[in-house]
Amino acid sequence: MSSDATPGTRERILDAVLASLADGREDALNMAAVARRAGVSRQAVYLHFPNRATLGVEAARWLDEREDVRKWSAPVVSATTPEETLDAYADFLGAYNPRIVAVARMAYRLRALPELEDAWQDRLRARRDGARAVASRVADAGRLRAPFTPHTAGDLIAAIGSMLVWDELVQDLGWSTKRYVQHLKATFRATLLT
Amino acid sequence: MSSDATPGTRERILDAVLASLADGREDALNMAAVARRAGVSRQAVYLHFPNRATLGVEAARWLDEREDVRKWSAPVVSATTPEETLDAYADFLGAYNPRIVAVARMAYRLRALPELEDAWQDRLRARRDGARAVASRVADAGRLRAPFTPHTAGDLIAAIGSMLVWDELVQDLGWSTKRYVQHLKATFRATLLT
DNA sequence: GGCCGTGCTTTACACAGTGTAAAGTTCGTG
DNA sequence: CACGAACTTTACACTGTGTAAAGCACGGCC
Repeated sequence: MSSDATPGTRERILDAVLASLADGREDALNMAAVARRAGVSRQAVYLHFPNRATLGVEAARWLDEREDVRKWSAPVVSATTPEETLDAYADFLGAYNPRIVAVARMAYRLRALPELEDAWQDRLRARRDGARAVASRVADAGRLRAPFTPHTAGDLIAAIGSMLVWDELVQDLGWSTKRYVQHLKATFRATLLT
Repeated sequence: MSSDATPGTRERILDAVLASLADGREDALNMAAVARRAGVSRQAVYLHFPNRATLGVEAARWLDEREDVRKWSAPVVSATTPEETLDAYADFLGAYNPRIVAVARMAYRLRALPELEDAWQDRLRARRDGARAVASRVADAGRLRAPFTPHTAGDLIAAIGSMLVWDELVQDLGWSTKRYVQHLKATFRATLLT
């Protein structure tokens, strides 16, 4: 359907951006470097993306398609008890955050650009919706502690579980993924559950 | 001692950067714009700061001096019980984060530049030291819950209390400072205390 | 076979922003 | 008055973005 055998130029360019981001390269969004890495001319990049901001946005979308959140978040949906749900959500964050943190960092850096800001807000909104769904299931089981509502509890665990917190704990402070997930579970359970 | 009646050129430049950041201006670190706002020539800026990154770092330091963390964090130090200590820390975050978030955002955006990265790590380290001190006092009172150590608990509340989380909750989601502080208190108490 | 459009390349250019260089101005102080 | 420090003015090299236009290669279609 949507995938050809040989990737088109557009896909090659987006892959080049994501690969550079994954490598932590500073020139990940430098138009000339992207073109070089994708094996096309600099102008070819402009034929597909009118400017750098759009290229960044589309790269983020492309990553979403490639990574498929639903696959990773399936255990959260299929959990039954509030404890299981929160634990599964922490597991999800531990697995998914590393896969998208490079793009998140880029997005945060480019927030200046209005078009990118909108697109990035979309992705954060999707993330918060997931977190609020988690909180709602806790509330439905009658286990959500005061003073939280499903809404505020969702916002809070989305913020605590954000890529930027992950970045600080795992990247800057050297926490292992295991420790990150373990402490997140302890925090979620203690904070939200009666 | 350190303050003259009429601010020198250097101080005028740094104030111009901080004022622009506070206004949310995108050109807050544009050398020409800074010079214009400070009422000096562009070259005068280069006489005091060799490049943009250094200007950013020095602006962050200058803000620290102006804002005086110790003043704001005094109630944390003078608190007696673990509950009071954690509450005071949450109050501190609610009061202090808004004052420095613009600079924090800038720093995160400019992390690319190695010199700035080092300087920014210094500030984060200072912040974590404060958070670890808070956690140590809880531990000294024998109230720190498993699986936390003073070290990991400090890292965690520093990350949860970071400017970026504040940014997401208060700026993006419209939480009031009151709600932010209230939920932070609930989170800290529930998570860390036995 | 000739024609044409699509997608890409090549070359060139305008423009903004950073950082460097050097000569000129102003002013307080010995 | 002479000197030095701080700042201004002017000019320039360089990098990166985005625009423009001409040329090329190839596949489908009459």
